[in-house]
Amino acid sequence: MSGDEEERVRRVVSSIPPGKVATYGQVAREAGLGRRARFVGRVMARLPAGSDVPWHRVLCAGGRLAFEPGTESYRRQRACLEQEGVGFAGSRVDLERHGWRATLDELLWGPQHN
DNA sequence: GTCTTGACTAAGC
DNA sequence: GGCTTAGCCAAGA
Repeated sequence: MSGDEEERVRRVVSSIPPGKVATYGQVAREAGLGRRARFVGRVMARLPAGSDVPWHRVLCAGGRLAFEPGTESYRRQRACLEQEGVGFAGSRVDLERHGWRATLDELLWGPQHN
């Protein structure tokens, strides 16, 4: 692979609007990586501390966080999401409400639907 | 080179 | 609804 792919991943993640979330698989597809979802996870894990990339908006399939509930990372990610208005259903994010639909978001739901 | 690891996913139970 | 299993693919040792 090339650093280009990594940059594309970061750009896709950065384009996720506040209050929305995307799964690793979705980000991978958007970035043109196919099913290399784990690669996305790897990019996230290696992000520098001061990065502008909103890694907390990236979730596992089904809206689960990639961390075990109760861990520091879990709480940090959940806190960031809740701060943006993302609601949790138990230990998962409600993808029906907050799942990122990319460009379809506006087309299907409309700006004022929310 | 091969082997292990991992911030994953889909399918099955 | 949740847990387990098998498959996936790139990075690091």
